[in-house]
Formats: sequence, structure tokens, C-alpha cells
Amino acid sequence: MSVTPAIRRVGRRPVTSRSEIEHIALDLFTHNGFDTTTVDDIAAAAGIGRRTVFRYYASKNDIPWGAFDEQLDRMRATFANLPGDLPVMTGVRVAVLDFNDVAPEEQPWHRSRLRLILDTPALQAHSTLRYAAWRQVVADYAAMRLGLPSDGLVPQTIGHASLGVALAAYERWLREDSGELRDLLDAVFCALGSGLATS
Amino acid sequence: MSVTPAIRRVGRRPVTSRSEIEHIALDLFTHNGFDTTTVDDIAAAAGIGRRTVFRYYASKNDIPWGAFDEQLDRMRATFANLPGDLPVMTGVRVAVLDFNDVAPEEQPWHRSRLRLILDTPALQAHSTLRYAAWRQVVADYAAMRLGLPSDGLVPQTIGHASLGVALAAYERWLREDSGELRDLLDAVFCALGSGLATS
DNA sequence: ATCCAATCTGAACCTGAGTTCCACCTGGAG
DNA sequence: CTCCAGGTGGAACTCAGGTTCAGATTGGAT
Repeated sequence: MSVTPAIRRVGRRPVTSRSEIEHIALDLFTHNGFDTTTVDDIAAAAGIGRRTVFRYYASKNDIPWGAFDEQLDRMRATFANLPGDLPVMTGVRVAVLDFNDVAPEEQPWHRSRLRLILDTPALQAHSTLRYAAWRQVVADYAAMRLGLPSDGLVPQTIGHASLGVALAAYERWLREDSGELRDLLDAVFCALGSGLATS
Repeated sequence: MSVTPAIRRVGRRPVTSRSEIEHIALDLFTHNGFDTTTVDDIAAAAGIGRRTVFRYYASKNDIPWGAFDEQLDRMRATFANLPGDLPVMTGVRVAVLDFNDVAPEEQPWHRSRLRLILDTPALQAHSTLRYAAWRQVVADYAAMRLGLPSDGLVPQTIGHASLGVALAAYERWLREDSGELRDLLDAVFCALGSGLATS
């Protein structure tokens, strides 16, 4: 009665992994461009069949997003562990900062991934669907804290606004060499918290 | 020396117009779905060649957006005519309300257009590019008023946040039958102006 | 009547993502 | 050794958006 068969012991073993495909694809994308890189190219570079690529990723567009769903799970957990007396927008700021707190050695990957997503039209387009999931996580937290339905106007507005300012920080971070992503995110969320009242 | 040849007098006359194609396509999209409606279907319904459709619209995705560029021009003009002593975020709110102030008889079209754009994955995706232009108009105004570069962090943040809350209002408007779009937009921008400080 | 600018059109073509089908490999369990 | 669950592979196929190109229409100007 193996309750948690963490490692399957039956059948042929995988010849590759999601992250391996992701790394290889990311290299090709950044060097040769996203649109000009075909799925065949990726499969060839990884030494696997084109068919297999689609078994790991539902579409070419999904590849740069890596383990986004798992990261969202982590974010949900972060929200859940926040003290209940924290102001809502402060909680959002803390969780978003944590969400983007990647290990130093991962920074370059994080950066090239973001650059790809934010600069490639085809990926910008596809990102909408991922953004919706991100927003919902924020909206759920806001709804829980405010005792409102999570599809209510206020929680949804908080979700949308949070995503917006985070994107502004991302884009800024990609444009300039100096500057920590953390500081930029902190700045935009503080601005948001004070009503963007810069004048 | 015709300085402004408002009406061309040479050559074959167009057999159709952008808005005619748009209306026909919008009908097909809403009744049969966006993805399942091919460009051939649209051409056939309009009684023109498929080739001609692409002369009026760069892509199938662009059709539901109608005269968006012209609307943006109008928005820029609205911003330019705003009194200089108005608080920036108030100015944004006023302009956005004006931007969405369509004639009563146009409301149904406006609504089905928005529903299509916000509910169809393929169009959600494509919309990213249009949103960028919208945001930039807002960012330009903020930058002008604040004496900052329009690609600066603050103006861009204002652009992103404004788009975000506007989208929240749109989505809400589409979900519920009651409620004026105007009131919803007003509400979200007021919330934004007070730092979303609902608790 | 002729010219010519501007528009429409048809058909063939390209492209690459995503799917279908089925055969093939691998290695632990029995 | 054999079974078989689970993973790989590849060839062929579908599909619709978008492009190319060459030619047909229209109708005002001269």
C-alpha cells in the first residue's frame, strides 16, 4: 500500500525532464528568437522527438513559463501564513516581493525568462491567461481578508491593480541594468498604496 | 492642388467599408464563436473576397477592435484639454470616463465588442498590444503633468494601474446586468485614488 | 474613346502549431 | 522469462491565417 508513490517503479523511465527542455528552449529562444525557433528545433536540440515535447508542454507558448503553477501555489501559501492584522495592501506587497525573491544564481534565468515573455509579442499575448491566474490568487486573498466574494469588484480591482504595477516594475527592471527588482516592486506598491498621489 | 482630398475622385470606388465588415464579422463571432468563424465565412457573409478582408484589416484579431486608434486620438485630445491644476489621477479618471462615454444606441455594440474581447482567449491574448497603446496615452499625460519622462517608473505605473482597474470595471459590467459602466469606472478609480485602502 | 488610378478578386502557395495513430522501447514485478 | 505499465518516436495529417501575384473591374479625367 504505497500511499505516496513519489517515484514510479513501473514502466520506461523518462529520458528527459521539463526543466531540461525548458533550459534548452530558453537558450534557443534568446539566441535565435522565439518565432523563428520551431518546435522541431527544440526537439532536435534536446535530442528527443517533437512528439515528446508536446507531452511535456501543452504548447510552445507554455515553455517559457516553466513551473509557474507551482510558484502560484507557493504564493497562495505565503498569503495564508500572513498575520491577520496586516493591512490588505501591505499583505499583497509582502507576498509579491516574496513571489519574486529568487535565489541569486537563478536571477539571470529569471531575467531572461521575463525579458522573453515581456518582449515577444506572441508571448505577451499568451501571457494574458497566466496573468489571470496570478490576479485571482491576489483577489482571493483580498476577498478572504475583506469578507467579500472573490469575484467582487473590490477584490478583482485589487488583483488587477496589483498585476499592473508589478508589470511596470518588471519592465523597468528589464530596461535598466542598475536597480534591484525588489526595490522597484517595493516602490510601485508603495505608490499604489498611497493612491499614486504624486501631485 | 487639392490639399485635402477628403473624397477621392479617381479610381474604382470601394465596394464596402471597414465598419460594414466589422458589423458582419461581429455578428458571426457572437453567434458562431470567434475561433470557429473563419475569414472565409466573413468574406462570404459580406459578399466580398477573402483577399479583400485582409486589405481592410491586418488580421482577423484586429476586426473586433474597430476604430480603436481613432478613439485613442480622441482620448489624447481629452487629456490635452484638461485644466492644468487638476490632480493627475483625477484627470485620468475624467478622461477614462469620457473615453467610455458612448452614445446610448451604441451601447449594445460596445458591450458585445467588449464581451468578445474579454471572453475569447485568442482575443484576450491579442489585446495585449492594444492595451500597451492605451497605457502609453495615460502614461504620456501623467509624464507631462509631472514633468517626468514618459517611460519613467511613475508614469508607467500609473498607466498600468489605470488599465488594470478599468479592466476590473469592464469585467464586472459584463457579468452583471444592472449597473452603469460609468458608475463602475468611477468607483474603481476612486478606490485607486485612495490607495485601495478598504481596510 | 481612351487612359489610368484605385480597388477588388481568385487561386495557388507557405507555414508551422498541434493532433492522431500506432509501433517501439524499457525495466521492474510475478 | 514473460508480462505489461508507462514512456518515447515518427510519419502523416489537419487546419486556418496570412502572403504572393497576376489579372479583372470600375469610373472619373482628358
